[in-house]
Amino acid sequence: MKPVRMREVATRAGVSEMTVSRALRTPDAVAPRTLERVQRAVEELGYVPDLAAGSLSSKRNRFIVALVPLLNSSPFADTLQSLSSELHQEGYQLLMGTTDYSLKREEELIQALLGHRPQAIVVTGRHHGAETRRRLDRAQVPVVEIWDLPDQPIDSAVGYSNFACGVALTEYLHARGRRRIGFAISGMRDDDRGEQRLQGYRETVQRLGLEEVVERVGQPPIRMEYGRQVLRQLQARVPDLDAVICVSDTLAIGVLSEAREQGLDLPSQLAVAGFGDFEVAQHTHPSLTTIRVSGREIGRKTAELLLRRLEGEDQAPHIIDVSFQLIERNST
Amino acid sequence: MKPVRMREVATRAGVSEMTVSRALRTPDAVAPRTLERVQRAVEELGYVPDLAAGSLSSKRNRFIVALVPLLNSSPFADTLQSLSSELHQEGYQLLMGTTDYSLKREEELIQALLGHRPQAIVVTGRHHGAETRRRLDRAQVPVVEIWDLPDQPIDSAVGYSNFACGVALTEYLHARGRRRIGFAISGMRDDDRGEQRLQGYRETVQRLGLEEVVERVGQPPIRMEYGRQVLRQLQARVPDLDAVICVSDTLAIGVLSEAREQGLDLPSQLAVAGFGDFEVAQHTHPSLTTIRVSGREIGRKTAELLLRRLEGEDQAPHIIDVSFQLIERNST
DNA sequence: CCAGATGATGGTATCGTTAACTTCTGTGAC
DNA sequence: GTCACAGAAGTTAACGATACCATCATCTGG
Repeated sequence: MKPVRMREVATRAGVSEMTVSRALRTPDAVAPRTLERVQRAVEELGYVPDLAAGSLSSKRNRFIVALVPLLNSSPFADTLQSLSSELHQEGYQLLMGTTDYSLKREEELIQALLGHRPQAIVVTGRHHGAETRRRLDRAQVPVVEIWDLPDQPIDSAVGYSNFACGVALTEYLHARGRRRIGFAISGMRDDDRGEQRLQGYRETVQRLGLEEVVERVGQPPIRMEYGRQVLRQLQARVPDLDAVICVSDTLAIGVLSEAREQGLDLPSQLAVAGFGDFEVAQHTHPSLTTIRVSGREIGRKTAELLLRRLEGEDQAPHIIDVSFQLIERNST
Repeated sequence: MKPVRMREVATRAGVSEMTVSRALRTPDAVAPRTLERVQRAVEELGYVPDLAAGSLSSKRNRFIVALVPLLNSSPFADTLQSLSSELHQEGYQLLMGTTDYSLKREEELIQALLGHRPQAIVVTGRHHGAETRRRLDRAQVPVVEIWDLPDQPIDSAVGYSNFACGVALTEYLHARGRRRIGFAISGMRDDDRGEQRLQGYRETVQRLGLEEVVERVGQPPIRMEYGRQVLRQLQARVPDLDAVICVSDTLAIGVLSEAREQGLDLPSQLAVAGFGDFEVAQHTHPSLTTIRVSGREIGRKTAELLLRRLEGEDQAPHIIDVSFQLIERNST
């Protein structure tokens, strides 16, 4: 069976290709009787227009590139899910890529994906290689940086301050009387958002006159497993540790496991805080104090921003702070 | 700044467009000196070939469609992550879509995505609408059904038997002396894989002469929250319930929460089993007995199968059983 | 009843690349 | 010295759609 092209539809409907094209894209511009004939032909032949050909001709496609560190990490997956479904509604297709927290890989991906001539590019984070920036500039396409708020955004951004999160948790624990607060984070420094939270913690303990205790473990993606080890590391350095801030809920869950195994009473002997408010955070034992950020919201706002931009209504760059929320539970 | 086309590169390198094309795709076919000139021109102009134009001309693109119920659910995200990265290595780009467990939505997505003329289509599950099957047939493209093993596969499949999982958990609990085993599952029947597990449970309790106790709650996507309610429902029906099989670890975590709150001693008073072996399953309290299936493995095998198929080495359909594993932990 | 406006349809060029063929160049064998 | 031939580069025509402009029929109003 031969592939069905517009020509076949046109022949069967007894009209020109141009009329078929119009019937499909601007049905109001063709006479009702003709429209019906075309639609029947399309139906009978099971014709699906070739989008590549269409966009080559119209110089406009409906691709949007989105790069995240990982797909299988709930916050980013939430973002992609909502971004993707919002954009789908307007006929856009997301081209996703995962960078594994590597700037080099991000650069390669952008290079490769530019071949599809996307109408917009969404990247995660505020740091990008020099070459990446050059390519993004040259692409002449809207760029949105998500999950953080860059000091010098390339264009638009949708995120929140990870630094402020670190400050908030540290101040909160201090206000609750904790004085020996440790920070647990991944061994590699590739996750800039995590490093920002750490930075917030650092400046705050300094300001409050507390000791800075940072322990690193494993490498991204972080596994719950690591939490067990990192708690022991922290305890080795500060025996009377009374609080741990974890760079993510994932790590915090491991810390809770270890603390339970050690027979520690939480939160009296040790307070634990995480980051992300993963679904499981309210079902741990004790339930986990954490910072809530809505990945879905980031995706939604990004989609909204892009659609406004691409439909030509609002060309200006925007910086959108989706903010965050400290969720107090029983672990602190 | 004008967009850079192959023409510009050709002019700058002092060669024809055809030579540029060759230099980029079959460098061995051009003289070393020429090759170098072209490469320099490409570099200086920052040229990136337009893939849409290329594939229109060559009648071959590198798109592969993949549909899953949800992106932000770890098993599927794992599959997509590995599928995507394996395929990327060979230059393929995944076009992802999420069906929300709706066959109607699956049909719409396939219709829309066929416009990109994908080289292969990956769908989740064994059930598809009649129209969907017709379209897939007509598309004349390899199809892989994943996360289950259809009785009548459209083409290839990579999965395991959800029915067998249900049987395995039920038999296991029975062997451990449990006699009043309940099953907790989502209220909507859209998740066919969950329904299959239930079916496995049903036939097994019948065979063993046990009472069948099924309670439904909420609708997909399942939230941990639901677990609390569903345990109460089960207890209302069978006061001396001694085991619960949950359709997913997500639900099981909620059940564990509720059980703990009721002061039940696990597993002596109640055994709980889940499905999926999510990372958190070994960090719950007590740790969760569950069925492990590797989403990553499904993605990997699917990629492997597709690449063999698309590179023309092996045209035959394959049914690959990635199997599953019962992970015994402290909750049973 | 006809000029001009309006609406519906068709013809042709084009989008940026590659396939298939043609042409050109230089080399080596006889 | 010539001829055959391989390797390198160029020419032309698609690929499947849309943009743009031309054409033709129909309608409207004076």
